[in-house]
This record gives sequence, structure tokens and C-alpha cells, in this order.
Amino acid sequence: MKDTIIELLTAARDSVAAERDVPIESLTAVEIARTRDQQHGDFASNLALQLAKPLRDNPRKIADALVKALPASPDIERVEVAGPGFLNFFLNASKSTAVVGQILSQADAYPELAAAEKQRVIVEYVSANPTGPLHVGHGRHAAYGATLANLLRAAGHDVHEEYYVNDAGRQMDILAISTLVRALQQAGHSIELPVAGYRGEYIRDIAQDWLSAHGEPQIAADVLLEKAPQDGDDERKERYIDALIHNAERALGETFTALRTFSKDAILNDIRDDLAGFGVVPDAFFSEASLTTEGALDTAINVLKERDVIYEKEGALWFRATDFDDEKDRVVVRDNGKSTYFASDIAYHLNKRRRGFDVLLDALGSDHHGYIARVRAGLVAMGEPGESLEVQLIQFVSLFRGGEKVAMGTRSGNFVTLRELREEVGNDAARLFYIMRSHDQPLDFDLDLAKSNNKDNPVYYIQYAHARIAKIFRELSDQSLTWDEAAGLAGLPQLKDNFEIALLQSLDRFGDTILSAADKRAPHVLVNYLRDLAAELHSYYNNSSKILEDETTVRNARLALIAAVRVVLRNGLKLLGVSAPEQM
RNA sequence: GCGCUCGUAGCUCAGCAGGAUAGAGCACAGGAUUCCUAAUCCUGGGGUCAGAGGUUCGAAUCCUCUCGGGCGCGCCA
Repeated sequence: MKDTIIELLTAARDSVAAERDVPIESLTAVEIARTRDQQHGDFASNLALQLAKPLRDNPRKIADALVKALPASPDIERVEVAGPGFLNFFLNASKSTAVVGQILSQADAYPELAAAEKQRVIVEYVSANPTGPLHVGHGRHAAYGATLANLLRAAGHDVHEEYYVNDAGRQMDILAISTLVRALQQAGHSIELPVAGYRGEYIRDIAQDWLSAHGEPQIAADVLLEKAPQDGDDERKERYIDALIHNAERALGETFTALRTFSKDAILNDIRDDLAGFGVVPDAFFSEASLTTEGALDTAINVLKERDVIYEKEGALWFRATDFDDEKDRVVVRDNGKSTYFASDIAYHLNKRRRGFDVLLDALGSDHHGYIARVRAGLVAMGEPGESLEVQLIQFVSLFRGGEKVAMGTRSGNFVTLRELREEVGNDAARLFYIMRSHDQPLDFDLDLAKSNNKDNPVYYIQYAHARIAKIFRELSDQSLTWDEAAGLAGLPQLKDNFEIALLQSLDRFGDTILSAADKRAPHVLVNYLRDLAAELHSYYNNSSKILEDETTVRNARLALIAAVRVVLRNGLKLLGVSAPEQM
């Protein structure tokens, strides 16, 4: 419909311009948008305002001329000039109600959208280090990433969801040492957990499981502590734990490796399980360690070498990032021969490109913004387009209970886990609350509100609209009435109530809303849409005459309308990962 | 210090590929149910869109500066 109006308007524009001897090439393209206000019709154009300058005339007069020059169309009931010179298009009733038929026939598959340009997109999200359970901050990443992937898929793209597992490097050693010390403690040895170790209770559980499965690790406390400096703050605690790792590796050999894997797997399984319980199931968990074993890391470094953007300094290998818009050069291989996290990062992103993805979409914590420039620099240096990397930064989450901010600190292990949150407020509320605000805005998560069963809670508000419609259909059969869908569709143009017109227009915006939300990477846009649609449904229900009207033509048409609303609510909620209950 | 990001109603936030009178929820005040769930609806007050310039027919939206918050600036991951 949009295209039709643009065609008509372009014709009108050209004829008005020709009359006044103004070259058509100098004019901007015709734009048209859906209106926000029902009084402004279905579509509006600002064409007359834009033509004011080139035509050197008052926009209202130009608007009148455009209307006169506009070719007639059976789809358009009338065109009005309004405000400073807007052209408002009012569609024929049969045209504006056609969407209901489409919704009902496509049902669960509605809307079947085709992307203007179909892309292969890899969405990387959560990617929390496997050193502890997910906390409430990760929950926002999970909800955001999964919903965004749904939206992109609905918008017609090929989407792959991936969780990057940081299972390489020193933190895995620290994890293994933490488990080892806890296991020794539980076996009766007197040894303190290093200050820099992981202090959460979950480590004790993993240690217990290790003891049951493999027995006590054969290392004496004095061997473990050999030559270790005193534990303490800052630098000292790092040197202390490094000494322990060194000793454990030497004394235990493969057992230490096994401890590392055992601990990591335990945590990763827990994370996977937690996410699945939250309805978040990435297509793959990509191991950082596999970059080394599968050769991707060497590949990336070789590509950088071939392209001559690597140099050696003070025993380390540096990437000349400053040549690619980064603020400083970056080390890729340290003087101890180990590669850096940054090296893994660019190797991983190169790997994504080599797997054929057009768009590398990363959802990262806002504290990672410094990484964007350097990873992009790496991609460009390796001959990949810098625009292929797109990073969405997600702001932090604060929990509020009873109006008070819930204190959280990762250091102490004193954080609220995602699992606890889900158990407290339920998956539906958690999913919706996480994404109902723009992801680039810090989120205050109100636990009391999320648990409440009233209109203050947007989850219930939207779900109730869906349940309310389901109830009307149950009522229909209770009254031994039937719904003639075909007759209802045919009768739709007879619905003239403002609430009905508003619902029809909102239904028609669903597809565009999905496209726009996907395009802007902004799931909250869909939440707002569903909330508005629910509000219109509730308004209709309370202010209009009964839907189950005695007169059959009107009743059939109204039922067709709300049946379509139900489909859109259900499909919309599904994209958000929220259930659509039949009854509440 | 440099960089990124944010600043909209008492509170929490939408709106920001420029458009018509800046919206919603909460809170506050008042009202609606013999009738499809009152988990709902209706009415009302409330704004220097942080501030100042600029671009434009038109700026909360784009540009510059100032002020104020958050975050980042390791051969850590």
C-alpha cells in the first residue's frame, strides 16, 4: 500500500513541478509514513513541506495543488491537507481491514516477512566466563540476545546464536586451584583459600563432586605452598596464587588439568541448564581454547604477519593497531610465548567471517566499549570489512526490593543469580522486564513490581489482554453461539467504532514494528507495541458495546477483529519468549 | 587527562534515519461493575526535553561547546 501511495504522489509531484518549470531531478524522493494519530488518517506525507523551498511557494498551496494532481485510486477514500501542509491519506475500509484476513489465515506464521536484504547474522551474547553461575546482569544479556535473534529471524534473516566460552587462560587455573583448595579442606587439610581465588559456595559443591568421583587429590599442603609468598592484597595475592598454580601443575600433572576441565564443565553445564530454563538456547557454545587446538589462532596471526602489520618489541609480538584507527598498538603474543585475550578475540571474529557470516553482532556489557575499536582494527587489518562487526552495548542492571537497592558484589560471591531471580519472579516477568527498557539504558529491576499481579505489572497487562480474548471465545461456546469467520471478515468494513479503527490500525503496524525493532536491534520497541495493543483491547472491551452482540453480522466481524488481536499478541509474546496464557 | 555513553513530568522510562498539541506507567485527586474476568476502564493536574549556540520551512531528535552522571583507558580475562 505504501508503494502505491508513493507512486501516486510521485506522479503528482512531477506534474506540479512540470507546471512550474522546476526540474524533477532537483527534488527529493517522496516519503510516506504511517500516522500516529487516527485523525490524521492511515498514511501521511510531508512532501508539500519539502517542496516549499524548491518551488518557492507556501506549503499549503503546494499541498492543494498536489491533491488536485493526484491520480485517483480505488484504495484511497480521501486525501486531506492538514496542519502546515501535511497530506493525510485515508484508505478505503475494505483496504484497511484486509490485514485481519491475512492474520487469521497465516495464524502462527504471521507475519511472513522478507528482509529487504537478507543477511547471515551471527549473534553472540552472554559469553559469561565459566567461573561461576550466571547472575542477574547476565540475565539481561540472555533475554536481549535471544529476543534480538528471534526478531532478526522474524524479519527474514538467517540467524545463528552463539555463546563464546572463555575457557583458556589464567582464570581457568584460578578456578582449578579454588576447587583444589576446597577439596583439600573437605578432606580435612588445613589450608586457606587464596584471596584471589573464587569464593562462591558453588566451588564447595564442585569440590565435593570431585571428591566423590575422583577421590582426594594427592598433593601435600606444604608442596602446594612451597616458595609461595605471603597472601595478601593487590599484587601479593596475584603472586601467591600464581605460585600455587605452578606448584599444583608440577605436582599433580594431568590431575590438575582434569580438575580444570571438571570445574569448567560443572559450571558450564549449570549455565547451560539455567539458560535453557530461561528459554534461551544458543545454537552453539564456542570454546576459546579450541581456537588454539583447531588452528584458528595461528591462522589469524599468520594473516596479520602476511599483511605486515605485526612487529616485535621487548620480546612480544605487537599488532600495529594504530594504523587502523585504534588508539594504541596491541600485544598478540606475550614475551612468555602465550597469546593474549585480544589475539583470541580477533581470531574468533575472523573465524566468524570465514564461516560466512555477513554481520557479526556482539551483545557486550557496556564496560567492553573499549574493545570495539581494537577488534574492528583487527578485522580490517586482516582484510575483512570493519562494518561487519556490530556491537550492542548493554548497560548494567540494579535490583530493587522494597524500594531499596539490593547490594551486589562479584568479589565476595555475594550476588543474586539468574536462577534465583527466575525462581522469585518467574520466567515471563524476568524476560519482559529485562527487555522492556532500551538496552543502552541502565535498568532498575523492581522485584516487587515483577511479582505483582495487577495493572502496574506490564507482563500481566499484556497477558491479560490475550486471556481476555480467549475467555470471550469460551463464553461464545458456553452460550452455544458460533463464529462464522468468513462472514466476519466480510463484515469488517462495517465496524466504525473508534476503538475498532484503532485496533485495525495497530494490527496493521505489527509487521513494520518487527522490522523496525530488528533493524534498530531494539526489542523494547516490540514490548511497547504489545503494551499499546493490549491497552487498546482493554479500552475496547470496557468502552464499546459488548463484543458478543446479538446481531450476528456485527458479532462475527468483532470476533474476527479480536481473533486477529489474539494472534498478534500471541505471536508477539512468543518473539519475546513470554507465554500467552488462555486463562489467568 | 583522553575516549565511549547518558541527561525528557515528583519517580521509572518511551519518543531521537528532523515533522502536526512532547507521550506511557507509577504516584496523586475523582469516577465506572444488575451486563463477555475491576488482574480492566474513564476523567484531571503536572514539562525551561540539563544549559548555550548553530543547521533547517520545522529540532527532544542532527552539529559544536559547557555543566552533570555512568563506564573504559594492562604483555588481566
